[in-house]
Amino acid sequence: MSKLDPTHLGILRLLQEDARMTHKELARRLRKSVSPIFERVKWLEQNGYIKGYTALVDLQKSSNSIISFTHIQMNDHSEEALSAFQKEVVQFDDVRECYYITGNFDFILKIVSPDMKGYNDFLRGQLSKLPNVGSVQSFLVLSEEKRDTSYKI
Amino acid sequence: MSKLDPTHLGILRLLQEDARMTHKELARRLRKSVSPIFERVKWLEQNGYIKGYTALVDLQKSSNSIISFTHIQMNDHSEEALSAFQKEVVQFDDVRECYYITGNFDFILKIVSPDMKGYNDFLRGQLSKLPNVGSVQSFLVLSEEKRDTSYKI
DNA sequence: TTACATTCAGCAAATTTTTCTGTTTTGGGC
DNA sequence: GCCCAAAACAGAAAAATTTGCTGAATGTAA
Repeated sequence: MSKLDPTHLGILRLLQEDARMTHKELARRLRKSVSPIFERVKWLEQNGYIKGYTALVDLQKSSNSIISFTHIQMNDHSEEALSAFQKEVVQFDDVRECYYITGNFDFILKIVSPDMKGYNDFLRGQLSKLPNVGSVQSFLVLSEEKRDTSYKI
Repeated sequence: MSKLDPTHLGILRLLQEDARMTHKELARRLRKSVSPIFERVKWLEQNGYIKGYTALVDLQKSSNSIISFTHIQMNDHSEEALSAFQKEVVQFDDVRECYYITGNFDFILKIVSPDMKGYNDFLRGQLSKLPNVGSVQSFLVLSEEKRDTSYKI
């Protein structure tokens, strides 16, 4: 697995904390010069360890969108049915995240819709149209208490 | 609400797509010169619209960590009990995200632990020690099918 | 030892960031 | 419609960073 040495891991950790940190600052903290840092960052990007960089926007301040964690139970658990569902559902714009999970449900979706009508349209116009969707349970987010997208690695 | 004009929104959209996009490129795409872009980005940061920048790391390639969506039902729904729980739970390192929600449960936590033992330790050593935690239901992530942290705004 | 590959530091050119200055635009009051 | 003040803007220039290159140091295999 790990072709990743401590410098690689350090870069990943630091760029998770602040994706706009300069190479010079990365170099200073990891006690290397700029060029190896530069090359390693490019390597991490090109080899898929870093999938992208994103700004974390305060959704509540910036829009009226609503968030729901929507849980799906399928009524057909064949590989074909699950794959077909995944393939379709991730293409919906309102679906920001999709996880296949253990337990009572099969999938957890994180849905962001412009408002309650938009969410309703998504549920009835898009989600429920997909084949083999059994029960759907919505947990609407009332407040986001913590959201740290970095991983400990 | 919205002190945000189309340029502000454009910046937020573009930086969500790529947090390392240069100010010059932002300016080109938004048909402005560099300086107003520069000032607006700083304004968005200082006024809390942008909460940070982060690199999206491929967790499966970079570590063996496991992810769980852990649902909490409290046995005391007083404001004091809920607030106390929130305040404590968000401080745990394994708790990456915490949402207060509608429905059968009160909170959804996104937990990232180094391995199953770490998750077990978290549940029994940390989470269950908090006051007024009623039932806990874990949904372990088997595969991440989509994860787009940007919001449509 | 020699040849080769890898990693790195240091340098320099190209590019970007950041500050500053002065102009243009916008909106409120008259 | 005109005027003024505040805000937003473009352009230029200095400071800082990015990016590519060169050669030294290190390790490895023959």
